[in-house]
Amino acid sequence: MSEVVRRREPVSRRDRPAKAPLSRAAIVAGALGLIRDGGAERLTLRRLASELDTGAASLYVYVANTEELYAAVLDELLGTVDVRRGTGPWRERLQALLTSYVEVLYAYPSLARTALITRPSGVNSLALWEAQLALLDEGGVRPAEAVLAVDLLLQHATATAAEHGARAGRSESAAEDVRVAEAVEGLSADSHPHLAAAAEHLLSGPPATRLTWGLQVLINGVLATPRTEAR
Amino acid sequence: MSEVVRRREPVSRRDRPAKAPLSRAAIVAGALGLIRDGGAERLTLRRLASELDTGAASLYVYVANTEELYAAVLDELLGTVDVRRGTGPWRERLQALLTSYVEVLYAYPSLARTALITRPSGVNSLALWEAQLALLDEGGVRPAEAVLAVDLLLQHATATAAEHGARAGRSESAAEDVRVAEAVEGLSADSHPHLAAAAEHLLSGPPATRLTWGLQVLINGVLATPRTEAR
DNA sequence: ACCTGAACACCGTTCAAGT
DNA sequence: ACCTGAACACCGTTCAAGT
Repeated sequence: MSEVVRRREPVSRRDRPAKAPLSRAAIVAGALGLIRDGGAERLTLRRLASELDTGAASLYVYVANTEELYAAVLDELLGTVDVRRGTGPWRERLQALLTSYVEVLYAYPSLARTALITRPSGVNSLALWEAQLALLDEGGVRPAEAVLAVDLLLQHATATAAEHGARAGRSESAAEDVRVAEAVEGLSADSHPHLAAAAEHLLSGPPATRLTWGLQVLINGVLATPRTEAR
Repeated sequence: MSEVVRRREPVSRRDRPAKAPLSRAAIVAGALGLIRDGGAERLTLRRLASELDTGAASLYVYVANTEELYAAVLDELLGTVDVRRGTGPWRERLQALLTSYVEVLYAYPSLARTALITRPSGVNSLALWEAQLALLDEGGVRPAEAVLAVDLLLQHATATAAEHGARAGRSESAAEDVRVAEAVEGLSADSHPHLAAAAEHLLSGPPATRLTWGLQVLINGVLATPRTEAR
């Protein structure tokens, strides 16, 4: 507005302290900053590049493609999961670990979807596996079952986070709930007797109930189910 | 190649019989055709429009946005799930139903991801819920638990299909498996003893084992776990 | 009411050219 | 070796204009 002394370099966004040199670490850190707390902003190579004061093409020196970037960002994030949280018996510590995992993903909703689809091989992801296998071993679950169990536990936790993240990201979700409620109410008890009878339970209870109950179900189920190869 | 009699209207793709009039049903049908068997083609408004011999803008008369299209296509697809498959006790019929569900999603890998995130309210989706609630009722599971159980069962089945679909869609997946195997092999047994010990079980067994064992775990767990609200 | 072309504001990825 | 601008081949969505 007013006439101010003009510096040589116009400050583009916030006041950025000397353009940092590009590096894989800087790129991953920038990406985490971009999507933290799931602001409406998607993680995009072009957006990330402009955040780092460069062009999209420059990122390809450090990252093969979008997918690899997502995987790197995800593994970095998994480093913040508290694998030693909780006290008491192994069951409670296992539940605490997975709750920490879900909380971490809640803060980065767009990554939860990535986690569902990538089979991650980063160091932090492996540490997560190791911690869970150790707890299951403590509980007497044999390796053949423990491996499948971790898969299942992570799948449940990740899917729960992804669903939450998707809902948080869309303005639609409230309207969607109403539509579901209406659809269920509109059903004749003739054609859908069980659904009508269960309607009151359908959208009830805090979201934490779903996660917690699900984890209990899985742990109880794992303790009761020996592995059998599918015919 | 050779000189053939030239018809008035050049046939654009396959020989299309007189351009069909647009309608919601025609759009959904066209979309299913486009993504059947998960050819590399993504479902895109522009692609779908060109398949229907029109412009993308025209689709907006029948469909509010991409998300709504995906939801409509998904519900249409769920109509082909065999909710009455299987014989014998309720457990086996429940497992047969969910196996049919997964098989259907396998044929349309890109939709499985949609299913993970949308809370569907279409008629076919509701029929799927009703059938599962009926089976759980038969097994003596009370409504409060049954609702959470269906949620969990569908989550597992859907996530399994989505993961499979994602892998089928990417050329990367084989290389990814190798990377995981290498990462696990490269671990010192000192730092990751349980992972090293379980390595042989890690990528073993047919994929069906994961689904089947998971469903057994869930059903056993549900029968053993009363609902308690999270504190 | 239905359909359209053109425009707008984006994407990921490649590549020749610069340093 | 690293970085860049420009180009290519796409997206979803809107809108004025046509029928």
